Amino acid sequence: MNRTWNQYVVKQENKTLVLSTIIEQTPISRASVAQVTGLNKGTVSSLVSELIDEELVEESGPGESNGGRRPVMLLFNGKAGYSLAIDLGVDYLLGTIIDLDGNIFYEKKRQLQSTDFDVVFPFLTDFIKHLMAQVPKSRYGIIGIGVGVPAVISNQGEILLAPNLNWKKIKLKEQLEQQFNLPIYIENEANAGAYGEMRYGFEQTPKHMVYASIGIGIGVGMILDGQLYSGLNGFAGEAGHMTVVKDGRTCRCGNLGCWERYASEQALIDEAIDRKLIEHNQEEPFHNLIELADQHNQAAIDLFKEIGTYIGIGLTNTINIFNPEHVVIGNQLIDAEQWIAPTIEAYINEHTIGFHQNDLKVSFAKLQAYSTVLGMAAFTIEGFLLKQRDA
Amino acid sequence: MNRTWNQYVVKQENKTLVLSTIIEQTPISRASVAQVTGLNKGTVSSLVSELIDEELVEESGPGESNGGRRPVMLLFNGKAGYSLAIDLGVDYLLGTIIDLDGNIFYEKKRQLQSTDFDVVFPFLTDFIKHLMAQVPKSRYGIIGIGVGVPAVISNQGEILLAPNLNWKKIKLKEQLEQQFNLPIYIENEANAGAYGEMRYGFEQTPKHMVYASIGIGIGVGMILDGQLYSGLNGFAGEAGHMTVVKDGRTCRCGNLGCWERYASEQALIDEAIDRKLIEHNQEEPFHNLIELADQHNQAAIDLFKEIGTYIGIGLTNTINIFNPEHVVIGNQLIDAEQWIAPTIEAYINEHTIGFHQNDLKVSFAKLQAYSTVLGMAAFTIEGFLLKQRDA
DNA sequence: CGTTAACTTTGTCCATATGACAAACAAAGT
DNA sequence: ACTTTGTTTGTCATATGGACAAAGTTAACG
Repeated sequence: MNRTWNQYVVKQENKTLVLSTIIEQTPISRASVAQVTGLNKGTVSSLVSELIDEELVEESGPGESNGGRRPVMLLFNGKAGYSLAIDLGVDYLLGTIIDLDGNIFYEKKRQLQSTDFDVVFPFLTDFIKHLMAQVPKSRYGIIGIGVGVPAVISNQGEILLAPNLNWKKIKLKEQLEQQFNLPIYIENEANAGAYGEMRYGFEQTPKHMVYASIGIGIGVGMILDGQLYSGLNGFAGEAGHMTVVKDGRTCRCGNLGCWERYASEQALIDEAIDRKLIEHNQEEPFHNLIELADQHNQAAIDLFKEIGTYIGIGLTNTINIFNPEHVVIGNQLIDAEQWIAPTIEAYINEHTIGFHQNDLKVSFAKLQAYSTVLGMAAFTIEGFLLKQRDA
Repeated sequence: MNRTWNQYVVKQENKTLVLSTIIEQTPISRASVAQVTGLNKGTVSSLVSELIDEELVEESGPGESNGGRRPVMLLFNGKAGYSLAIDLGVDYLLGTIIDLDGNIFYEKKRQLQSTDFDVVFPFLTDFIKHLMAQVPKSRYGIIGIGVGVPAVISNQGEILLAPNLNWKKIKLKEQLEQQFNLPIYIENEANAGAYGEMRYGFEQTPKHMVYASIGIGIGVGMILDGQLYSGLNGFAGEAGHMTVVKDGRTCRCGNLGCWERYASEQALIDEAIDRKLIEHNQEEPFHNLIELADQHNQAAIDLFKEIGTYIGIGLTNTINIFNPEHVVIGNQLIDAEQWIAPTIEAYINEHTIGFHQNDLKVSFAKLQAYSTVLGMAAFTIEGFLLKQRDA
C-alpha cells in the first residue's frame, strides 16, 4: 500500500511546515510565517492556534512594527518536553536531559568498570532512572530515550556488533522498551554525532556533510540531502575499514591495510609505544602524547603529523566520493586538534580534486563531546514531533 | 519560499501515483490501481480519464474476470513520445531513439575522428538532426535530448572537465538548447549508467545501488534511496581517485596511488605493455588481451586476476561505506567478465565486513553497452512526465 | 508641536472552490 | 443470488482570497 495524498495529509504537512518555520526562525509573527512558507494568512492563523493549544508554540509580547500594526511574536516552546540522551562509550556513560530546543538541561557522567553487558545493562537502567528523576514537570514530560553506541546497528535497532565492547547481537532497544514505556532510539555513535553536528553545530544547516568520528576506531556518519544515510541494513559508514594501504597492517575485521589501523587513536597509541614515546599499559596514553607534543617533543609532533596525513588520505577518499559541503572531525581526536589540523588541511588541499575545494569546509566538531547526545536528542525530538502531528 | 501543500498538489501527487502504478504494473485495471495505491475507486476513475485524455494511458480490451464483471485493462502508452539519448564516448557517438517504455526504437553508432570540441559539436548536432528525422509521429513528439559524457559535470549541466576528451568548462547544455528548442539533459556517463541500470536492469528496482563504470578511467554512480546522488555541486562519484596504495603510482589528478591507476582498462593496458604481453600503439589492445587469455596465456590470465583484485579493493571500500543492495560493474570492462568476475567476487567475499554479504549482490551491467543511453532516456522521460503533471 | 487624515501591517472571519471519500448504483460477469 | 468493476452523487475537510477590524506609522497641516 502506497501513501496516498488527501486533505488530512495536506494539513499535517502544512502544520509541520509552520512549526518548523517557527522553530527555525523564532521569534516570528504569523504574517511572516505566511510569507516565508507561502501559505495563506488564514491558514497559518488556524494552524498556529492549534499549535498553541498543543502548547508547542507560545505567544510572546508584541514585536517591532514594520509601519503598521505591531505583530504578535510566536515562540517555539522548547520546554514542552524533554529527551533523555545517553552516550554509551567504552568506559563511560554520559547522560543528559535535553529540551526540545536542544539545550542541555542536566548532564552527568559515570565511569563504567566493565564492558560485560550483564553488568552494563542494570547500570544503564539505573542511570536512566536517576536521570528521569531530574526531569522538570512539563506538558509532554519525557518524550523518549536515545542511546548512542559505538557499534554496528541494524535498521531495527539491534546491536549487531560492538567490537570495542565485545557485544554481539544485543536487542538493546527491545530490552529498554520493556523496562521503560517510552520511545527508544538506538543509533551508531558516529551517525548520531553527524546528526547532532548538522542540527546544532551550524548557523546554516549543511545539505551534505561527512562526520568522521575518530576515537579508538573510526566511524563515519553521512548526511546526504539533509538526511542521515544509513544504507540498506543500517550499517553504512564502516569507512574505517576501507583499504588505504594494500597488504598493510592486519585489522580486527580480517582485512589488511584498513584506514583505522593507520589513522585512529588506537593506531596513534600503538605507534607511540612502538617508538617508545610512551610506556605500555600507561594510563591516559593519548593525553600524555598531547602533553609531549605541547612540550615540543619532536618525535611526538612528527607522529601526530603522520596520523594527520593518514586521516587526510581517508577524508580525501570520502570527499572524492561524496562531494560534501562540510567535513567534520569528531570524537576523542579533537583534543589533538592543534597538532593534527594543519596536516589534515594541507593534505586535503593538495590531494582532493580541484573542484571540491571551492565550497568545501573542513572543521572539528563544534559540539565537542556533546555531538552524540545532541544527535540522539534530535532523533527523539523529531520522532516526537512527527507523532504529535499524526495525533 | 517553501513548498506548500494544497488540493492541487494532492491531485498532482495522486495522478503521478496512479500513472507510475500503471507504468510499473501494466496491464492493470482501475480497480487494481485503487487497491494497490489505496486511493478511492472514484478518485482513480477520474484521474485515469484525465490520463486517457492526455494519451498517456490507453484502454486495451477486457481482462480476465475475477468472479464478477470483467475489468477494463489499462496500458501505459509508451509511444506517446520519444527521447533522444546519446552516449558521447571518447571516440564514438552512440545515438538512440527510445520510447517512454524504455524500448530502443532506433540506434546508430558513429566514430569520432577527433576529440576537439569544435569538431565534435557540429558532428553532434548533425547527428541529432539525423536522429530527429527518424522519430515516428506521436502525440508529444521528441520529449527531450539526453547526452551522457565521460566528464565531471556541474549540477547546472556545465562540463567542468573531461580529461579523456581534453575538454574544460564547456556549456554543452546551453549550446544545445540554443540549437534545438527542447529540454536538454547532460549527465556524467557513470551517473547515467547507474540510473539506467536501476530503472531497466532489474526486476525489482533496488533502493541502494553502486554502479562502477570501469573504462579508460573509473567513475562511480550512486543510487541512494532510489535517487541519483550527485553531491553538493554535482560531482560526487570521483571514486576513481580514492587512494588505494599509499605513495603509489602518480595519477593525472596529481595524487598518488589512485584506484583507477590500478583497476581501469588503462591500467590493464599499461601493465600489459610493461610485461610485453602486447605492443605499444597496438590497435584494440584490450580485446587482444582478452583473446590472449582465451588462448590460455597464463601471463594474461594472471594480469586480469591482478586487475580484478584491485577492482575488488575499491568496490569493497565503497561497500563498506554505503552498505548497498547491489553493486553493478559496467562500461568496457564487462567484455572481460569471465576473466575478472571470479577474482572480484572472491575478494569481496573475503574482505567486506560480514554483515554486508547477506543481502549484497555483485553483477555486471545487464544493459551492456546501453546503460548510459537508457539512463539518459530515463532522465528525459521523468522530466517530461513531471512537466506533464504540472501542466 | 500637536492634531488629524491617509496609509500599512497584522490577524480573524467568511464565502468559495477543489478534490478525496463513501455509498449508492449500474453494468457485466460467475 | 452473488461478485467484481467502474461511474455518479452527495458530503466533508481544508486551503484560498478577500473583506474587515485592530493597531500602528507617516506626513501634511495648522
